[in-house]
Amino acid sequence: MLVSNENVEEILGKLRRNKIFVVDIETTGLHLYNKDYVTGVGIGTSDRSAYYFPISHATHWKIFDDKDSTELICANLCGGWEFGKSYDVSDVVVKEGISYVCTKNVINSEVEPCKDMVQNIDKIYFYKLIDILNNSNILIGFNIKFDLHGLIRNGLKPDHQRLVDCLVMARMCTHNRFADLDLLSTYKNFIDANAHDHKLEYKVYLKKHKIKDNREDIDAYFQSGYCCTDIQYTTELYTALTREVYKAGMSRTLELEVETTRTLLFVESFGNKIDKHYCAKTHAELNRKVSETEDKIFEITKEKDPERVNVLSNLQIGVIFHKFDIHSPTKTAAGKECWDEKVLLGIDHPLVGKIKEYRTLRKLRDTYFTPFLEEEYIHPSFKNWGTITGRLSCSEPNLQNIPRYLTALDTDKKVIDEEKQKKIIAMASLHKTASGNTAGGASLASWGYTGDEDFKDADDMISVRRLFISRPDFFLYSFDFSQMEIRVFISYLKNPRIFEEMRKSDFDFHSFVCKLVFGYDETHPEFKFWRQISKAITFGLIYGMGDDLLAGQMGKSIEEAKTFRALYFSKMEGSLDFIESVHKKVEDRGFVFNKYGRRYFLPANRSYVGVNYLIQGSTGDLVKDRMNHVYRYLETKRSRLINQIHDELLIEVHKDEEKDVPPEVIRLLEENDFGIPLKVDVAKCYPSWAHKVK
DNA sequence: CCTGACTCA
DNA sequence: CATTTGAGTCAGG
Repeated sequence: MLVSNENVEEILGKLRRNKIFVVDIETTGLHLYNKDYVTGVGIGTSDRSAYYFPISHATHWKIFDDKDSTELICANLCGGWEFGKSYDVSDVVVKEGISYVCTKNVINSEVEPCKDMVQNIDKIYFYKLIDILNNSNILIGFNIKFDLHGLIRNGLKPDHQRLVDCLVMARMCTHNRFADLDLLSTYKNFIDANAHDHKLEYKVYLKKHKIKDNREDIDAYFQSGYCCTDIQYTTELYTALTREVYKAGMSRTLELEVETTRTLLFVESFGNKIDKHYCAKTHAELNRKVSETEDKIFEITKEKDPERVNVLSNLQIGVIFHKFDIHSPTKTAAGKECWDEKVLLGIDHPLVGKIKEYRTLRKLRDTYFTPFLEEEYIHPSFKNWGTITGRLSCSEPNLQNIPRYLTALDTDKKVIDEEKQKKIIAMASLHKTASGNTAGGASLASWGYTGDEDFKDADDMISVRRLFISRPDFFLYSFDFSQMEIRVFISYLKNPRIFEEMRKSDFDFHSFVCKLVFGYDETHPEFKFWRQISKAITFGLIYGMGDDLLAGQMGKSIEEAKTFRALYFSKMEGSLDFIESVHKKVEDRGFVFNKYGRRYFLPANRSYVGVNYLIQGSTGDLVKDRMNHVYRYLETKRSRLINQIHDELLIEVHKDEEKDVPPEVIRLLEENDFGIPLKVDVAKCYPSWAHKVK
């Protein structure tokens, strides 16, 4: 029901007798740390009541002379308002002895006065509500971090409550990777397949009232109905999904996620500081280079086509290459000609270098610089419901795929020697099957691969990680789990010898494999490169790759790949047993549990995926577990967790805590319930994430 | 194997 | 005509 100044005290009194609440906020949009704000708050209680507190709905409406808008004609007729004028929601017009209240809610020609005033509650009641939530024991929501962010912006301090996200539980109980997990779909899946589609109703309302970015104009009555339906659905889902989670034996996973939700909530709200100066400067340089490259592309293509070619269009690339009598050797999944990096490397034509260069520049500019131009701090969204394995995913922006390597700005001047050429081709071929062609030498300069991660503020190099800096008085520290997935993989093997080996502080698994397979040790000049190849192959095995793909990655024949796999299995005692036992479980009963009790369902013909799910998922859950411990430790400190990239944590360490915090964080990260010998490397990143100070 | 962002069609 | 959807490419683990 809709709360007003008249009944708010009574309702707050009722709420004070509760300790468990379902929360759902309504806002003007999704950017709560930027332009958007809370328009209303919905609160549900265990007796299934739902209350909507309107906070900042628009209270001024202009009456337009619009034939399509029946409500306004009606308002005009029944209330005596004038077209073109602005009215407050609390305005009352008396006509023939009847009071009419200005409301947007009068939809059809029912000429009746509106008795309830559609008005926001006074701010003081909102803060009283926040106070009640601060003293609660459990807060329940659907995608609850979003709602909590909106409330945190208004004084909520959820420091002790259980924060239960029904979306997280829905993910845990949904076996289909592509399933729609929005509230309505989830409700239909778990509660009632024929549930009323309030979302559609909402959409129709928005369209009818021409509401797009002006969500504050939504009528509070209407919003209340929508919000209370959300609350009702969420409440029912909470009961059903909790039961489902326990029935499936995933209570431990749930406890982990409840903690993780709080950790992530604060990671997101701290945000990451952006170097505005570097952003603006680099953005300008990129703009200049983008048009330069566009011109150069035109120089090449104009002999065949007077129009400029957009090389971001797969279609147009094909058309122009055909005019040069060049055809792609490979097709995409949908049967179109493929013009990806691997294909381009096999073509000897001046265009390919420019295409690669243009793609790189546009991606950098449009993904990592343009969106941050106006931002001082960015608040990403980490999702503990984003993956089927249990890893986090991250969006707006995705901080988990910020490029590691530097990009050369002036590729024309760059000299690429033969050694580097080989590396570029090999690096590229790691990601796709080999084409067999040789690359055109000159165009390789555009590949911009440097192998360097360290940024030295050189004018001709661009680093995206250079954008990320710390607040004044804080320093960025990076904590990196060394070869974590491998260590988790090994923990599944009955192999005490390698386990002991891993406890040695200088143990490096990829070097170990490199020596084993290629016979190259640290003294070999190309050791670093071949270690990189070994790394890719190990991951391939963990991913459950077949012999054909493995051969492609190794650049060897399928026969040799088989030999390599056999050698790997024989040297890695217990590895074959583990993989076969996973296959057997999936084939026998259809699911496996990871180390935190997360359950993975798989069809028998995809049993090989189970190996990856267990390793990736146990690793993901283990990192979240350790993150939660670090978060708890930092609660009493000034330093704070600001980012997670699967096996790396970024912490802003306060200048007065540099002595104590890093060693304790390492200790907390390496500790675990499974006796896995984890190893964490730490680096101070100053002045930015791109700079690693040893 | 697990992701997300941007662009084009 | 605006909005949604799938594909392609490429960044990370």
